[in-house]
Amino acid sequence: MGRPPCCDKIEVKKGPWTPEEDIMLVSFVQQHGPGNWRSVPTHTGLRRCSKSCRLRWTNYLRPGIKRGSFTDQEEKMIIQLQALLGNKWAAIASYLPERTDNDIKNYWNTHLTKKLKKLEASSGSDSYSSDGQCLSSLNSTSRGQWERTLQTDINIAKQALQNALSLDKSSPIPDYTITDVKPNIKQEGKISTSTYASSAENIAKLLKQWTTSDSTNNSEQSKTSTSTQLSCNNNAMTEYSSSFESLESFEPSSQAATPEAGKFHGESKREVDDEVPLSVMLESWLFDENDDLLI
DNA sequence: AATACGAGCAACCGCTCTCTC
DNA sequence: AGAGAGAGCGGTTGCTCGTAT
Repeated sequence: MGRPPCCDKIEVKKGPWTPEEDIMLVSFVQQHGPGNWRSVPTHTGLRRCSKSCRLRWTNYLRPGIKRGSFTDQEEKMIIQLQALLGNKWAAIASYLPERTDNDIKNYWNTHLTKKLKKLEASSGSDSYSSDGQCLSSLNSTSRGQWERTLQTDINIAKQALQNALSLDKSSPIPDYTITDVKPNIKQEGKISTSTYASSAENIAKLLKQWTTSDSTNNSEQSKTSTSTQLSCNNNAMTEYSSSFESLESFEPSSQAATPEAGKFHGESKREVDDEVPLSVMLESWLFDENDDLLI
C-alpha cells in the first residue's frame, strides 16, 4: 500500500548545493511550478531528495526573498510575533513575506536571543528562557510592570505594522528577474567566490529567459494551465502581492493561495477547529484594542 | 603568519500531520 | 480502514569566514 518512494535514498546526495544543481532545480520549477517535489529528482536527474529540493527552493532560490541584515522594523515584528506565537517560525514568516522561516529562525537564534539576554542583563528584571520567552510574565509580583512593558511593545509592533501598511501600494511589484535572484545569493561577501557568482549569473540568465518566454507564452499557457501550473514568474508576482495583502489585512489564515501563505494555512488548518481562529485573535489584539494609542 | 575561537547561515534530521493508494 | 509516503515544520549540526591572540 501507499506510494512508491520519492527517490532512491541510497543515491541521494547531501551537502551544499552546486550552482548547476540550482539551475536544474530552477529550470524544473520554471516548467512545472513549485510543488510536486517528489517528481523533481526523476524529472531533473538531480540526485537530491525531494525534501532537499523543496527546502532549497523555499529557502534560497524562490524569487522575492530578501537577504541581508534585518531592519529594525522587521526585528521588532519578529520579537513581538515570537512573544505572541512562540517558535512558530513559519507562522512568523508569513508576516514577513520576504523572509524565510529558516532565516527568521537563524536570526532569532543568533541575534535576538543575545540581544534579549543583553537587555535582561542591563535591566536585571526580566528573564528569558532558553527559547527567549519572557519568564517574568509568569511572575505575578512583576505582572503589572510586565504588562506595561508588553503594552509598550504592542504599541511599537502596531506602529511597525502601520508603517508597513502605509507603504506606497502603487509602487511597482518587484521584477523577479536578475535583480531578484542576485540578492538570493549570499551577501556581504560571505560567498563572494567567483565560482558561485558566475553561476548565479547563469541562474539569472535562465530566469530571464524564463520570464521572457513567460510573457510570450502566457496567453497560451493560461488556456491550458491549472492554478498549480501557473508560470513561476506569475507565481512569484502573485506570491508577493498576496503576501503583501496578507500583511495588509493581517489575516494570514485567509491567504492560502501561495506556498508561503499555504504554510501558514497549514498552521491555521490545525487550528480551524478552535473556537477563535488565531487570525481573528491577532487582528483584534493588534488592531481593535487600544486603537486610541495608535498614531 | 599561524592558530584558535566565535558568529552566521545553509542544510540536514526527526517528528507530526496530511494525503494517496 | 489502514499502511506508508509526502509535505511541512522546528531543532540542530557542521561548514565557512572573520576576527582576536
